[in-house]
Amino acid sequence: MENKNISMAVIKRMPRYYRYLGDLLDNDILKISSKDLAQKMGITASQIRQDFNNFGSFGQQGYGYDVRLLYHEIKRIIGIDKVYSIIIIGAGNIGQALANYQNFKRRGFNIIAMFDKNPKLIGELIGKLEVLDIETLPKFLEDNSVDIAVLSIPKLEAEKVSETIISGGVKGIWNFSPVDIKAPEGVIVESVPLTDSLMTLSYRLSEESILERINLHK
Amino acid sequence: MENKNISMAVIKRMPRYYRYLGDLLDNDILKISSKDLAQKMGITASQIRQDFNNFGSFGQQGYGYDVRLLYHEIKRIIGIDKVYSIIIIGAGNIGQALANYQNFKRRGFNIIAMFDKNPKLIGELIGKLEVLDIETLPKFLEDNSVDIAVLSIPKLEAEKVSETIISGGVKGIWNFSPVDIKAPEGVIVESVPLTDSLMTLSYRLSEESILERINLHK
DNA sequence: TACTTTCTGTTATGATTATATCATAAAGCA
DNA sequence: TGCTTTATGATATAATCATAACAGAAAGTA
Repeated sequence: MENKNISMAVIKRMPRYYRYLGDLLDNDILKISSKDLAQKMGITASQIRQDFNNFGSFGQQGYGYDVRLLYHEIKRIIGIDKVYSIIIIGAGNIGQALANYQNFKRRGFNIIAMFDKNPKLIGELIGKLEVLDIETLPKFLEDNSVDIAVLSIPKLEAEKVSETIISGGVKGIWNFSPVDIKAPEGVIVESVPLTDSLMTLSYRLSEESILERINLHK
Repeated sequence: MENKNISMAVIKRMPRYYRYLGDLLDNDILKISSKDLAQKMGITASQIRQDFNNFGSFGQQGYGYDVRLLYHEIKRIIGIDKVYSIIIIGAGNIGQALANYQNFKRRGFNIIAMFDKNPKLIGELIGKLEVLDIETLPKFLEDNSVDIAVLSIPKLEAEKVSETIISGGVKGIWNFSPVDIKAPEGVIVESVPLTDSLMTLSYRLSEESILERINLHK
């Protein structure tokens, strides 16, 4: 009942709120005003209040927000009060890194299997997970409920594998390949454009050095 | 002289254009209209023309864009026609994955050193790089020119290390830690919020399943 | 060469997103 | 208890961003 088309801009900010509220709790701070939180986060208080009010009224006039309450509300809103089952496709560098990353498990993201097509990797243990043959993926998807598939495979294979995943009924794809995954309605693709991000950094560095040169001329 | 405050929205789209133009070249397509490119990318032709025109006039009426020319212009705009020297701080999972990722080197991002504080890792070889003691980082920064530092260390250490980096004169930080790095003017921080991204996926999956339930009721 | 089509760069409009304002409710305090 | 302060949620305004419209230049064609 809290669903009146929330904009992506708002959604993308929620995890950051969640992180800051977690930090407040770690420091035993149990109330906070939008003004104070805004200052901490470097944004406007107005934006914070607007963002929260997309989902309900969690604060109280003259008091502010109960941090513990707000933290749990946001947790519920983001949907991380549930447990998700995840498979990792591609046991290369990034796949292995994600498999070993403990934070995900702590937050209810359970990696239940890993796949690769490389015979040298199949059968190997990454953390506590054995790498399975990607040929067995369709069967695996029939037998197991998978919420999210991580795509950490090269560009050229990503498109084909994504079709397998989608026809296997997986609704969420966390994509690390530098391609745009085509997915039907109902399937969510969230991409982590590593290369793009590095290029953005490159752009901003170049821009900065241009500005610097201009300043030197003055 | 192409610097009239380009919006971040535009900047973030440039690497994607670059990728698509590269694909066109790979397929020997040497001219393209904004209309055709728009269709390929799933955006409007208007946006494409506006985006490019922030940086100059690269097309020709009645013809379209010369792919090769545009590709190189965008390369120059993004700033990846240069070579960058990079150090990786934190030789854990993500740090190792990035060190082994060949694509970066190909694009002119040269990883020249890796640091960690873990005695078990110091001295180890990751790819062709020896992991150096993070205690030696300040000295290293004195002796070497470093354009970009990758921060792939735990949250709690990220803030302290970022100070070391900044006072060592590094102008670009590619941050993989789930903290907001405070940096003075002139230092660019580009973050890859992995956890946030996964949470966004979680939100969108939950939202989707709510919509599904509503549809079933009809 | 004349005419039509294509397609850019630019300007105008529309939509979305962020910020400021304000009425009002609770809290703090004398 | 009455008055002041704080701070929300809602509404109004401003800024940003995306799309549409259009004039005109080059390309294609008869």
